[in-house]
Amino acid sequence: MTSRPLPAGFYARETELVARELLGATLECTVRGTRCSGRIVETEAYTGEEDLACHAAAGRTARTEILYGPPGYAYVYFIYGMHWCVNAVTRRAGLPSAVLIRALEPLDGIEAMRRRRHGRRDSELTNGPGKLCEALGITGPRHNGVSLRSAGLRILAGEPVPDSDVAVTRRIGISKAIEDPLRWIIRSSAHVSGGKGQV
DNA sequence: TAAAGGATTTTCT
DNA sequence: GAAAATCCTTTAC
Repeated sequence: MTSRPLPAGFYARETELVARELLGATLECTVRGTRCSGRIVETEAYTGEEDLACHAAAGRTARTEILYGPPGYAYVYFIYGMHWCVNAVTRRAGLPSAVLIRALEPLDGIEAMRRRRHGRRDSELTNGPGKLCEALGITGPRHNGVSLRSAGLRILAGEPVPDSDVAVTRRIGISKAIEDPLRWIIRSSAHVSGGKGQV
């Protein structure tokens, strides 16, 4: 299947819609000549300053600057002292929002993914936001603020995923400090991952 | 199979 | 100084 990077305009829409339509697209990362890719099967929308679970709830800081930038760029952040997570920035500059890529189905470069993931089972290569970054070699120093249409990190158009293959889940309780932390997680029902949401 | 706790560092209060 | 958009191992049932 020939596919092209999604156009910048794809990301310049409501975050929830972008999260839904990223399902089925291909995330592709090339590091030092090694290309790895996977089909996006789980995403999560972070909708702006009013979304208390979104990093932008803290306002405009050095860390969140990318979120305030134009759509179609990668926001890669470090969490829990050891994991990277990758987002696609959405809407327009000045409206800080993004879609977290939560899980992939490995497509190309599986051998490299196995090496980076230290021989874990294939089903555990990319079934989590931190895991997929490790498998594909995505890190903040390399990829934060990079255009998702660049050579190193791209998101390619894929076959649309029908509603019948998608589950929307609400996740509760990211933090005790958040009063009403409702999150929408959209995932392909064909993919069984470790998520804890309720359908 | 589920629940609990540790790892480890950046970020903001 | 505490919490964090997580992952992994250990322990319990």
